Amino acid sequence: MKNYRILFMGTAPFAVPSLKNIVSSNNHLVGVYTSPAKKANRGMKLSISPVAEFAETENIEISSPPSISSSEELKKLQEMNLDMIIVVAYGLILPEEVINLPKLGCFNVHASLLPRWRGAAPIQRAMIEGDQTTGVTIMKMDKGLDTGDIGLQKEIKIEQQNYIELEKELANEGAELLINFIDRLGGSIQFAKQNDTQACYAKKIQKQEALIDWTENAEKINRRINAYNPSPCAWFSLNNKRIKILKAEVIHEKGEAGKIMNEEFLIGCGINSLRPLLLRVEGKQDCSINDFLLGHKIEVGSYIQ
RNA sequence: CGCGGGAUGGAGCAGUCUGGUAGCUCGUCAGGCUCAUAACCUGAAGGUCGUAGGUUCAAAUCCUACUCCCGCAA
Repeated sequence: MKNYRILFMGTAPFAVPSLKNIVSSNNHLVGVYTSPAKKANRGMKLSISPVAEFAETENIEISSPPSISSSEELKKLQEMNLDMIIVVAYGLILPEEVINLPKLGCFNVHASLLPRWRGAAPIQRAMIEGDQTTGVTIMKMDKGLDTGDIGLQKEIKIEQQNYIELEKELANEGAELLINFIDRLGGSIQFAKQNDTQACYAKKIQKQEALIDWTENAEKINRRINAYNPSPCAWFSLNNKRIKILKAEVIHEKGEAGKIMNEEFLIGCGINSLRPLLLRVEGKQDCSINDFLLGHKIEVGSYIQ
């Protein structure tokens, strides 16, 4: 068993299992870096990152510099005498000085099978494009964006999961793989260069794209519904109300894009049709299609937008 | 103090502006019709109208405070 001096950098929920595993390993966790608390959400209350939340319960020291490229921050990092930095969904780009600072380097847990889906939203993009599988990758960071050499990789099947479920699965697998990686580093771990010709980029999810485009293939709309749940959630508007679709099913029936085909609320798409199963009307709680239809009159034959 | 919507039998909604018997579509239960049914007919049970105050002869409805949920925005 090795005993490395590790600094952890992470922010999103995806990072929490990895941190958890490091905490319960034999390694020495020097500290945790996470994005600063910011005013967010309804009421603009100050909220801290999921990583910070977990670190607090474990009484781990947290540092939240708005930037890590200042000479002050660099000095602090130097004084930590680090073997490695583990970066998981941190949100800040590490400058080259930091990447080269730890003795063994900086390692990143990324939620895709690199070189596919480099970048910000790898899980959602894999879901939306209909990939059969995705996975997690542990890589040695270099100055590029998710371009580092691959240490370990594990494949996960994409089936009917929504984003939260798939993220959780990937986060847990990633955390396990990370510990495995740290244990075997300097031994059986072989690094492999990424094949840049196979690379593609997962651009950040924009709120705008969550508005359903009914001219798309129903299959793809359904994948978007799963990928955008729980945030920002695929939606359309009806009677000036925003209605989010949390779950739906594809029905293999031809329909006109955006047309309400029957009283079961089957909606026509570019190819085939879609039937919402779980909805959330603006201002209301989630509600199943059956409950929704009891209280809402829908006009068969009318068009959504 | 970012802006806005909501809370009404088990479910989804209307009623609130303009105060005056608690309503609709379902569900549940009982009975009927039927070879039979998730269909149809008849009947019944089930609500302190989010909480706490206030105004009034009278409050789901008007006023005040609070709790929980949601949409936008960041």
